[in-house]
Amino acid sequence: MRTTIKDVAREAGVSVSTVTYALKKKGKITKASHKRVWEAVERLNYVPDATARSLVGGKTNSVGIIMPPALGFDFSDPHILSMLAELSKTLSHKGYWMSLYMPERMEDEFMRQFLMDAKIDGLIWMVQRPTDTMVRVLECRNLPSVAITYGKDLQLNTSAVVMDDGAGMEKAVDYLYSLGHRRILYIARDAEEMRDRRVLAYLQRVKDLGLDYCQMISGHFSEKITLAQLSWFWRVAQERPTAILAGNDIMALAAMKALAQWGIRVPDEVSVMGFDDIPAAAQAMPALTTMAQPVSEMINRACDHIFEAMEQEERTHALLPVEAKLIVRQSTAALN
Amino acid sequence: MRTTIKDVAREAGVSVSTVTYALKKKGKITKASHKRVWEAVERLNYVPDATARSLVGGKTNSVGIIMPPALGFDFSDPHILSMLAELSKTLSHKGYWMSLYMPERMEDEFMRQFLMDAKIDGLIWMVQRPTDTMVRVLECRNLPSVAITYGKDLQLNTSAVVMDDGAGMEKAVDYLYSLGHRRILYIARDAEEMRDRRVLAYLQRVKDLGLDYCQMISGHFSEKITLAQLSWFWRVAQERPTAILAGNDIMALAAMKALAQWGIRVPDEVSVMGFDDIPAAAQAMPALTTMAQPVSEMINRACDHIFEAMEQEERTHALLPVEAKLIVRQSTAALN
DNA sequence: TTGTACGCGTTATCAG
DNA sequence: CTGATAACGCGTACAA
Repeated sequence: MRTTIKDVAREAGVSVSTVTYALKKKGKITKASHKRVWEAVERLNYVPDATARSLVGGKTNSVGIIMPPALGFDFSDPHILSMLAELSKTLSHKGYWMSLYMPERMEDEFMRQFLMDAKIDGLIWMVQRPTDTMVRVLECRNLPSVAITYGKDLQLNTSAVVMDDGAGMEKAVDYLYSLGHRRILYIARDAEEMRDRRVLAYLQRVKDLGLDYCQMISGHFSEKITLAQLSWFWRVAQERPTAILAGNDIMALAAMKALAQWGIRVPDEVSVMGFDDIPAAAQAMPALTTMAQPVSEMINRACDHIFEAMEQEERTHALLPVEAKLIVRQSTAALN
Repeated sequence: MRTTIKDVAREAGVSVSTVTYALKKKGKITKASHKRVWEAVERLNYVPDATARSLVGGKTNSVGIIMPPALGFDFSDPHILSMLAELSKTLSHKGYWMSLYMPERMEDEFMRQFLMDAKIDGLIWMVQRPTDTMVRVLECRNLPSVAITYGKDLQLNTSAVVMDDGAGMEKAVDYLYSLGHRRILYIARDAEEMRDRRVLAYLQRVKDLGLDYCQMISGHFSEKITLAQLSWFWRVAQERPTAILAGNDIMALAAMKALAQWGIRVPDEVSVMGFDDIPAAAQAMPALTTMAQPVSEMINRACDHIFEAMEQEERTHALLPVEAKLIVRQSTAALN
């Protein structure tokens, strides 16, 4: 049996409400009562029950995070861990704890239980698109939520911080174009190329700019495969590119490594550019030009929105766009 | 105002207990009542309040995880993320959620609030050594806890899964010795070498084996620094090692890279061995021999212990040792 | 089979 | 200043 506030009251010879006042330092009580209460608390090792406080207070002081394995992020990306750390920090600074759920799959059944059972005041989704079923549970509980997503679709069923990586990739193409590059090889992330907004943006932009060189290989998120594919391409290609643009930094770095092995100088002979701005990008030799995901900004906007929403009774759906930022480093240069 | 069980009862024209029975499928109620209840639930979008259920049930169905930045692990280690994923999975399979707290610093004040306020039934620490202050809070709440730690110290104030990485490093030295190596260079993780159990184990074991070659450089957890330090060592060393043993895989892989650049063949000319068994170790060329941290085992033992402890009223302190496992791959060979 | 009433541990309101 | 007492929403004996 845990010691309750009643035990403390009895021990201190006062009433429960006096104990509450003494602990919360609200109301005015005599020094004597105050002291006796605190002594009793010490003696009995009293710690208030969090669940009971939540029940009466009407809030749990925690925020749920749903982060499934199939993100838009690479799962091996060290970003994710620092995102979690940053989330934890931001939340706890506002007095909230983090209830993290990493479902094994994306199916509704996996998440419904969590959404129903979790003692949370709000939710941050890292899922591509919250399903209507899930959103309904939140509505029943009147819980605010915000998704951190990619793309540019209007999310109608929830608030969302949305990074338009398609637009980011277009910026990347434009940047290389502005350096004079007209033959840009694209390294796609995986086999589902035609559903990858980054790929689509490359294709679109290359077309818009009227370039007739439009070549693509698939790196499958992997350094090894990128290496193999690139060396195959280099052998068979009729015209070699003057710039390589990769769907993420991992593959861009792999490409740089391959070029280095072949004695091709970056950026003098070939420019290389990535996407994400992982830590390794800045440390590479030469340092990798890339499009940075504004991770901190995304998290902060999501948290701010949730903080605000949790204060209000009515739910509104906000769209919070953020942009990928061009980070110019040493791996790209003007074509001479 | 949220819809409560009373609303459902009124809507269905039955009493609250009938509603509970219908929802929990316990007790026996008529088909008719059952149906009416469920219809009311649907109509009103009723979701039971998690906090209230916790209060009456006496359990929160969640487990706290404290994972501070200064772990024994590398923070950039992708292991950590998969550990979290595995924790989430294991916990949710048993019907528990994960309350993750990543305090910015290790000080008590940072964690006390969490320990007091978190709605959890048990706690898993990733901290090196829970402080007495913290343990006291847990005792007041009568919460079971288990720490996941390194070293071989008996933890007296809490249960602990403990991996003796010192013993693991001794095994590593022994293995290289058994291959005939007598000159083993050690790459330490950071400047605080003399407090690093892995380093100490190397020194001790080398001494025990009566080897007079005992050389060490400091890689500071970093590929770049390892490279620099190693190339410096290679130039100035009077006697070069026949084997390199690193305090973690990152640095071992960096060493392999350096050797490759210098045209030194691994393992024919020099054996290289790491510690941790990060994913990249298996993918390296040649694949890296290393001591694996039995991460899954550590997590499973911690979870099992917590699951068991949460069932019982009395708290006991168990010591759950696990061993690092030798993973022989291609980067080590017998000295010829 | 169903309804009533109490308890879970707190906080908040309102007398005293 | 302090003490009863009513919520908070649900589960569950116990009674009907």
